[in-house]
Amino acid sequence: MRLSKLFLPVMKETPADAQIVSHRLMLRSGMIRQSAAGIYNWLPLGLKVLRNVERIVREEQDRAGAQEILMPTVQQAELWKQSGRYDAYGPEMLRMMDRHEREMLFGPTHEEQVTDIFRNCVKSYKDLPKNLYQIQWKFRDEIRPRFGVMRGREFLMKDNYSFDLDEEAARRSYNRMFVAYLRTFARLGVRAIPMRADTGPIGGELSHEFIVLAPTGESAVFYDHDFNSLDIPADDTDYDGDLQPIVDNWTSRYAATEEMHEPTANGVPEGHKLITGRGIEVGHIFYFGTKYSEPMNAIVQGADGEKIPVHMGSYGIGVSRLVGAIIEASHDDNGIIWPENVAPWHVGLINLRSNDADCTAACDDLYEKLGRAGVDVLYDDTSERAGAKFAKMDLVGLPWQLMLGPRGLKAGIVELKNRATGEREELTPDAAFAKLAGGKG
RNA sequence: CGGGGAGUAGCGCAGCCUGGUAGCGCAUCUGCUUUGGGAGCAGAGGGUCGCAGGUUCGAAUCCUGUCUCCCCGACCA
Repeated sequence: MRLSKLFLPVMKETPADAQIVSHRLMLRSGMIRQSAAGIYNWLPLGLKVLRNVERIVREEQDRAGAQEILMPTVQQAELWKQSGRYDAYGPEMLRMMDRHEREMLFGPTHEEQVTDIFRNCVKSYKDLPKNLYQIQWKFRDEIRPRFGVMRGREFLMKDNYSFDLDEEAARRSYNRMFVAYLRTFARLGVRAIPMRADTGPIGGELSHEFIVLAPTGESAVFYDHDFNSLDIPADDTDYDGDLQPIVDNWTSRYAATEEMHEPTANGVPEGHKLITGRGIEVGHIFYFGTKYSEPMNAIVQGADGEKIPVHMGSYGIGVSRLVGAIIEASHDDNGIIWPENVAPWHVGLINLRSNDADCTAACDDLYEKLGRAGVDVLYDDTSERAGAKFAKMDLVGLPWQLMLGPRGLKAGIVELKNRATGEREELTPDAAFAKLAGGKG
């Protein structure tokens, strides 16, 4: 993509309304623009990152055996009355009437909707287990939205729902998602730690929050030093096999959010270090048994002909929130530092002197070659001064910056800068091409 | 929802107390000079001062109402 053609409204100054760093950087780098409190427009740069996050989440869901569906944003109140949540949910639910004065709502979550699908379509234990997911916009009318997309009212969420015959099978479904989440966050370039979550009135132990570690995170977290060295499950992990050892490995160590933290009896063994940090909740998995299947009559027939309400679990990942969380976890004073997998482009190519014919020819040449090799390049072909281009490229935060100027080209070299480390390397254009294209496999 | 704060040009702000018809920096446009870390000079464009009433000869400024946004708290992916 040529920068001269890209819709990228960057801001040199910091908008007064943005308090936290990810919000500031997302506004400044032209990723988003606010529309109303907690509601955002996603511009090309932001959308590209959002899609990358979405893609990785989707790939790991598919790998774990979940199947994608898409449920409506607007739901009828009737379903929520069946589950008893229409009254229970309160003002956080955005309610509306259609022209026939039927009560509708903008979905804050989709348990009722998915249970309705399930009960209409599945009647036999032979069809279990099933795990359905979607990536859909939701709306929760938060009392006070803040922190940009991290705490918006409208947000993109991956949510899925597992259906099993009994608790033991539901636990296996839970474990599959647990492992999928470990992989998902690792691929997104963030370190996420599963922490025991409050299960509320339902009780039980099968609920975990996944917390991304970021120094500017919203809440304090406490965790065993060992989490820094635990292995992420490999991409050939057998999701039909026994995942319990992996789950045990990740849940046997102490990790707690502020609310759940017990400073005295925290179970950190002698010799283990308890680390105090900050984090952002980006995922939540939950087993809730027959909470919805019973009132909503989601029943299958068992092998002996008996009627069995299905055991369900739900699993959420805040997709739009993750974009903010990744920035909180990865930035410096100059701007964003995108992890490779979610970066909107792999390389930023900077023409330091766009009015120099030779320099421009060399840039155009490299841009085309990299493009043909499948490298995603943002090419700053504008006539701005070098300093402005450096600043903008640092702000946008692409993993690599490739800089071509007449001075270097005369000596046969270009400069390659790693955004994360700041390391610079001078090499020939061919060597730079080989290095950047080589990583693409 | 309780407590605080703010709406004036795309962004950041001044002007308001003490009414007299709007200004600064950045950005934008034009020209010249510059050109490896957010350039310089000269010129130009852009605002019914959130909205609605009221007071007044006259309102960004005073009064009333209203909408929106932000911050702290309780709550949340």
